[in-house]
Amino acid sequence: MTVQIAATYDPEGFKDRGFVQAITEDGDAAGPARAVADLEAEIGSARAESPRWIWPSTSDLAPALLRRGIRVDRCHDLALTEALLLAYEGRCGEPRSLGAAWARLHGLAVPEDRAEGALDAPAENPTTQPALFEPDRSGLPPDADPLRAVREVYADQLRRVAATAHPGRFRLLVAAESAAALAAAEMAHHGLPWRADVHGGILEEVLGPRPPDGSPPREMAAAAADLAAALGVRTLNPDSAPQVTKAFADVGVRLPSLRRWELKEVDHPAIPLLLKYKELSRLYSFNGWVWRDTWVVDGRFRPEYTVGGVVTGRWAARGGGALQIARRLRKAVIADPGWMFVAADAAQLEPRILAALARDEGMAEATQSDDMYTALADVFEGSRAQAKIGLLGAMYGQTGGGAAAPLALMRRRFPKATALLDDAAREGERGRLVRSHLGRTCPPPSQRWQAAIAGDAEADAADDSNRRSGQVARARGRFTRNFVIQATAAEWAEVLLALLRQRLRELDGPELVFFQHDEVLVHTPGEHASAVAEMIGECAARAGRLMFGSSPVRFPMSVHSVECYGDAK
DNA sequence: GAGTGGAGCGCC
DNA sequence: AAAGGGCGCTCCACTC
Repeated sequence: MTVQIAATYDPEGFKDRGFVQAITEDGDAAGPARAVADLEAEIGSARAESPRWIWPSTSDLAPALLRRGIRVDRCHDLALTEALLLAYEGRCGEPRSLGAAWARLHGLAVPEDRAEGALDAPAENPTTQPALFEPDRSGLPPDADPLRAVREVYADQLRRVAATAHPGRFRLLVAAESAAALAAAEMAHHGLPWRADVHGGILEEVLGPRPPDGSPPREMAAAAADLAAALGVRTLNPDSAPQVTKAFADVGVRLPSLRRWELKEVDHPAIPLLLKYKELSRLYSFNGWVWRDTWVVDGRFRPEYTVGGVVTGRWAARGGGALQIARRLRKAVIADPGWMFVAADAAQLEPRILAALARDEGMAEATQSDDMYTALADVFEGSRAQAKIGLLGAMYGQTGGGAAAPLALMRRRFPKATALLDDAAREGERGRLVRSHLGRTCPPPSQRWQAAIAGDAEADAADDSNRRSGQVARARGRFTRNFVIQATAAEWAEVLLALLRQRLRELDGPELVFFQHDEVLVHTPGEHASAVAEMIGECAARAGRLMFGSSPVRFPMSVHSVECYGDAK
């Protein structure tokens, strides 16, 4: 049986001091409570028995452990679990810290969660010394018995998990989320290999040389000047929507908006120049030299990931826009000498998730193919593109225009899948909560929704009010419709990540360095690349079985072993 | 001048 | 082909 150990820093805040205690699988004390002078060392020394650590928050503990070379196998993250349970219970957004959970349990005043600060530069510079004294983050009052709080909250969480509709599934969710938190800390610790010189080369090629004074680079300035000339104005700030709109109006062109897809519809010689400027300006401001110098340190890009940071269970990332790395910059992601990347992404994850959730036989059949859309082209009048529109449109709640025909086909040919989505949308429109397969639960409707549904509480004309409340309700429906798919896809990916993280320990060297919703990047000594690739495929299949049992739905991974991430797709 | 909200983009 | 889900980030415009 797995040994379980409760562990927590000293809430009085003396760095490194802490408490540990063996606990039973029900959360009862199974050994003496011990105060330890160096909690991190204590955790490191227990490595051999591979315990499950029951602790307040992985994101508070794991970075410090990793800096000292300590990796743990598994944990139960009380804060992440509390957040999952609160959402399940319809109390999304209430404070989730150990202290908050403990206060709720005892009917005491619940402390707010400590706010996450903004991130302006890499947070974990390995060379900086940790502070000697850090404010406690558990939210426990100083006079509380921290181990007792851990035990009580853990036991309470086990009871609440058991009370869910599908306790086995929820346990898998808790395990995956906790493991994901460990993986996230490891990725932040390793960093994504990033060649600043290659990045600089891309910038120079596209933007021109870096101006010494931080002024706009040559190509960007030229695009702005060309645009102004084409519109017959002396100066123009292309970043100013009012200025651009007015300049076009003055030459007789009314722009519906400045969105790219709408601009592309407009026939005027200045439009391509504006689009060119927008493209260059995006690269410059988002991933330009300033970004590189801020975020790439010692050949690594180190963002900070927030597990469960998105309501659907996707990860969020703070700092550097880690989950929006422009494709063109992936050329700068180059493995260390002798190392490789194994890049794997789940092919068409969301429609496969839909097929499994809805137990739709027709769609399940199509998942046997590595390219579902091609497999379904026959259904959609021979068009792969139409198949994609039909499936994505159904999952996103698209209604109008060219999606109508493929959506109608979708409805006729895959009634079970369509019904599942329509049910989720209807629940949302009525203000009810929907859940993922494992039990992650969407937030309740916004105040705005409540107000809109209340309707005549507003002073507006009745017609206007009804129309608006209809819009708000449908928006909520689109959200819940998509939630069941996106949230289930996200948990499938977390299960995969948890499994892969464990499997990788069989090898010496491979490290998880990036994870983006349905895609994972392993940095590995070259000789292990093929073994890693094989593991990923096995873990994907096992993730499907853990989530959906004997479902026939396949979850193939597209796996590439490359030296440069830019070559992966 | 600091903070906020919207527009827009790019990632999934 | 039209414009539908989730984010983070940057810019501008606006407010105080």
